[in-house]
Amino acid sequence: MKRKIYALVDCNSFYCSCERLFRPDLKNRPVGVLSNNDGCFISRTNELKALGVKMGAPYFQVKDLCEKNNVAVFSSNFALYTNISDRVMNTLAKFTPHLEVYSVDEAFMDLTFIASKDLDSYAREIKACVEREVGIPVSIGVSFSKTLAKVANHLGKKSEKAKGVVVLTEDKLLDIALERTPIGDVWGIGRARTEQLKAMGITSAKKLRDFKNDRVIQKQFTKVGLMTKEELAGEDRFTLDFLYQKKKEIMCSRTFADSIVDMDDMKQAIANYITDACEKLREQNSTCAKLEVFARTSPYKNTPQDYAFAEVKLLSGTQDTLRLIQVGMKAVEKMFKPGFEYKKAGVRLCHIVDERESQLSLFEPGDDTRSSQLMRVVDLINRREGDGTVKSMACGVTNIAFRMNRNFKSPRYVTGYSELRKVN
DNA sequence: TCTGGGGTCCTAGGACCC
DNA sequence: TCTGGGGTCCTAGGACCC
Repeated sequence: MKRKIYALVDCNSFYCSCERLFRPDLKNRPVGVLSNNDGCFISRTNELKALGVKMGAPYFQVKDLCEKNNVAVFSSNFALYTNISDRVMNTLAKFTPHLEVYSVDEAFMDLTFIASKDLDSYAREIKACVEREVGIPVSIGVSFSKTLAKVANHLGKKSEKAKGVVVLTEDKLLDIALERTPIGDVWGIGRARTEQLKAMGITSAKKLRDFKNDRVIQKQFTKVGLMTKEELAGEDRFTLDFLYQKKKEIMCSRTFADSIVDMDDMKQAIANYITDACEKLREQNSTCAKLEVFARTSPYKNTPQDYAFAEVKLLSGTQDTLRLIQVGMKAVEKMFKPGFEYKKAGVRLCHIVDERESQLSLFEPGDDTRSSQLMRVVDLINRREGDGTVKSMACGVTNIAFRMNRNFKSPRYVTGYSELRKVN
C-alpha cells in the first residue's frame, strides 16, 4: 500500500497578514495584533519578532519599543479573520478531496494521490494560488504523517532557500530535519513533556524517533506520546478526520475592561455568555445537560484572590437560552462572593449530545415545541439583524459582558459580507 | 491603568454492578 | 495474616494545541 502523504498549510502571521491585506502600505512595516482588551500580542510579523517581541507579550510592557520602531498595532478583529480564513480554506479545497481545517489558519491536506516527484511543484502551485486569490502568504510542509508535515512546515518558515515549501520524503533529508528539530518544537510536546524528555537525554525529534523502548514512552507520555513517536518514524497515526465534528464542550468567557464587584452586574455578564454559548449549541443542533459558571479575580493584581465556580446538572438536555439563564442565575448566586474584584468570568456548556438523542426526564420538563420555535425565531432575527437584537432581559442593555478596550481596531472591511453569508 | 479565548484528549481513581 | 475480581461509567485534573 502506498504511504500516506500529508501537507500542512499554515498562514504566515495570519492575523497580521489579514490586516495587511487592506493596508498595502504596511508591507514592510512590523505589524502586531493584540488579544481582547488589547492585552497581549497574539500575532506578530517577522519584522516584529525581529524586534524581540514575544508571543503573548503584554502590550504595556513593550509599548515604548513599538512606538519607537513604528510598529502598526491592531486590536483583534475576529470577524475579519474568520472571513479571510474561509476564503483560504475554500481555495485549498480545490486541490484535494480530503481537507481537514485544523484551526483558523491551518489545514491538513491529503496529497497521497500526487506522484512523489511532483509534490514540490504541486505544493508551490497551492501556495501561489492562495496568495493570488486571497492575498495571504502561506507556508507548506509535506511528509508521511501530520507530525512530520508540521516539522517540514516549521523548516519552510525558517529557511530562506525553501521559499515557503519543504517536502520531506527522503530518508536522508528526514534525518537531518529531525536532528535539527529541538524536542520542544515537536507537535504535541509541550513544556512539561520537554523537560521530562530532556531529563531522559532526548533533546531532538530524531532522538525521540530512535528511542528504543516504546513501553517507557507510553508509560510516561501516554498513548498519544507513543503515537507522536511513531508519527516521527513516518507512520500515519493521527489520521485525517475530514468530517465536521460537533463540539463536545462550548465555552464563552471574557476578561472585563473594568472589574465586576456587584452580583447583579455578574448576573448580567453571565446571562450574555449563556446566550452566546446557547446560540452555538443550537447552530450544531445539540443540547447540553450541564452548565458550569465561573469567575476569577486578576492574578496579576495585588488584591484578594478568588476563583468562584458553580455547576448545574440538568436531568434533561436543553438548548433553551431562557431555561439556562434561569438556572445560571441561581448558580451565580451560589458562587458569587462580595468583596472580590472579578476580572474575568464565563460559562461552559457540557454533556453535549445531538438534539435527537437528548435525554428526556420524567421529573424535569424538556424543551417543548414552543420553546424550540421561539429559539429558532430569535436565532433567525439575530442572524439577520445582528447579534443581540433580540435577547433576554437578564442580559441588560448596557453591555457589561462584552465591553472591551479596543483602541486599535481596523475598520469593518468585510463584516457585512460575512453576516450575509450566515443567513443562507 | 495594562497579561486572550477558545478547544481536545488522556489517565487515574471512585462508584457501582454482577 | 490475609480484604475477590472484573467490568463499566463518570469525573477531576493534567497536558497540549492554536
